[in-house]
Amino acid sequence: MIAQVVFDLPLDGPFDYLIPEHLIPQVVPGTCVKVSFGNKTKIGFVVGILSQSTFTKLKPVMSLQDSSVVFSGLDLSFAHKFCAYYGCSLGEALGTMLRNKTDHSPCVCRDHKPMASLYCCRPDSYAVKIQEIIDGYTDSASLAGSLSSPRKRESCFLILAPDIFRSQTLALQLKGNCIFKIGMRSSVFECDGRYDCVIMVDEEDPSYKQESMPMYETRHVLLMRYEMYGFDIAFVGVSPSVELISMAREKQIKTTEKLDVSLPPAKVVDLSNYKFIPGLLSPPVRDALEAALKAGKKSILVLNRKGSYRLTRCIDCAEILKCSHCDSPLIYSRSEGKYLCRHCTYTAAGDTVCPKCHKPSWRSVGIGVEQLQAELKKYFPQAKILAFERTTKPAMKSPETKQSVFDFDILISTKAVLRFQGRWQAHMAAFIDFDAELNRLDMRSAFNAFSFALHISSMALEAVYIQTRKSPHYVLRSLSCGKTQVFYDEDLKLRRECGFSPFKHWIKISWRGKSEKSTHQAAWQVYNNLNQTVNYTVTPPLADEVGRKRDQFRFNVMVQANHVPQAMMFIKSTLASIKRHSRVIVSLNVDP
DNA sequence: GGTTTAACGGTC
DNA sequence: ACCGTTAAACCA
Repeated sequence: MIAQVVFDLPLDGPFDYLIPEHLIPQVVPGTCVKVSFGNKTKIGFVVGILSQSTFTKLKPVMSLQDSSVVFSGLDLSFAHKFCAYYGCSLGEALGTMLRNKTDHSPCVCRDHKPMASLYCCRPDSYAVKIQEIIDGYTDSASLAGSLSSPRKRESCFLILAPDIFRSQTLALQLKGNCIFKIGMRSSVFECDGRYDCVIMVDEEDPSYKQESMPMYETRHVLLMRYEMYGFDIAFVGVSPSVELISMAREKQIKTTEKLDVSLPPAKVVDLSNYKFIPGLLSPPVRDALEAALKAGKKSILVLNRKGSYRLTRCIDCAEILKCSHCDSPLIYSRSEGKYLCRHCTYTAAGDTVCPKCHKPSWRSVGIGVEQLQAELKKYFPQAKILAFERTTKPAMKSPETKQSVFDFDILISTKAVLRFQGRWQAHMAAFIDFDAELNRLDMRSAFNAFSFALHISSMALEAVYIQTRKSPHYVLRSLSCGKTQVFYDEDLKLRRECGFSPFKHWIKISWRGKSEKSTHQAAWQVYNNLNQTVNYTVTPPLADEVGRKRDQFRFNVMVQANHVPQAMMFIKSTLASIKRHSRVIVSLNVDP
């Protein structure tokens, strides 16, 4: 008998191995085996059994790694579906699943059809909503138990949170009177029949996307597994992704209440009305700050420039201070007294001289935290102002300590303040430069800005102010009237026109390597081959937004796909048909 | 001529 | 991905 084995490597396989007589009953699909591969012994996954092989000179299976079957039939068919969609090997799919597998428990038979539902509420009431969902299960279980079987199994829940901070908040707020576990992105591979319901918090959060191969999207993986394994899903969030809203509108998932969350309309401040007023604070925001201060309340000012960073340029020769490993300007960190790179660990001393004219005559430009701080000091000399930076220790372990950390009247912060969602609230919040959020190139920037505003808005008891010069933009129109469907309608319309998900998909193929020439060449060669068929729309290789990152050059090609697995197969066969360039790494990203 | 360095191709 | 083979580049 022959075992078909795959490995957690970017190789498709499978590789055939001879099963020794005494192992034949134990080596079945779904087991892990120790085999010799090349000149190394590796753990492989058995994905099939054959009676014959086309290969001569087969190596034997050395031993069985685990006594039991590690992957069920469902697990194997999930792995097939997963690798076909995300363009990794079957072995990589199984490896990813195994890394996040906890104790194997038997699949529980369910007496109802699995159900996916969407709950929209404010982040400060997520814990309440989750508790409600959990209690709903325990009630129905105990009711069913009293009528039919006397010993009904206790219900199990998994809560998926986008980051460690949000998971800690929920862990503190949820009562432990039922079986639940809180996990992050990779816990999605634990979701199988053992859970009655998986509750995904803020599924739109970008940290749910894996940024290395396989680049999966947690929401999509969860939905794939839900269909296969048959557990329930509850999505809880304040700004559901456009994909999820579209599913809800198509009645593919159940919406338990109206999709519009009741947040007060945002106060959009059109800066073109205050052209001749210098500084970063518009009169309405200044007035609101003053009112909050008078009432002894706290305020948040959002300035999404990490810390006190700015672009720095030489006064004499206009040279921009850049990272020596990336195509990216260095930004000054006042707290660390030196220049830092956004993309790598490179730093330059605070007294670095200009490489062209050898003078330390740097001048920082652009809106910065220091400017804002100075302006606030001028208007409100008595106020306590705190700039929240990454280096500022959050120290939010217990709720009692928050008084000492939150000793301020006005907090200047980046997105990082969202960590405290559900734990802490301010009186008012204001976006100093909202247009910076809107000015990005990609399709998702409008949604991200919209979502950011809703999350910040939920942290402010009173109004949220948004300073902008783009008030006719649909994100601002939607926020100012407090109707989220205005945003979703327009964004869905644009996505339909541009062929973005959920209508069509784009697969990004990226090449990276230390040699610009060979990386560029590799991309062009594949592009030319892809472009020979008229069936697919393919964009020519383009240097990445940051052309060089950590000494590696990057080029991208985009392929439009009506059907992702089909397009992925086409891309993979094209890549395989071309002799690969050494020292160039290719990665595939579905709906980047 | 000997040694270092990068490209190539196979892994059952 | 990783490792052994092979071709090319380097140097005195």
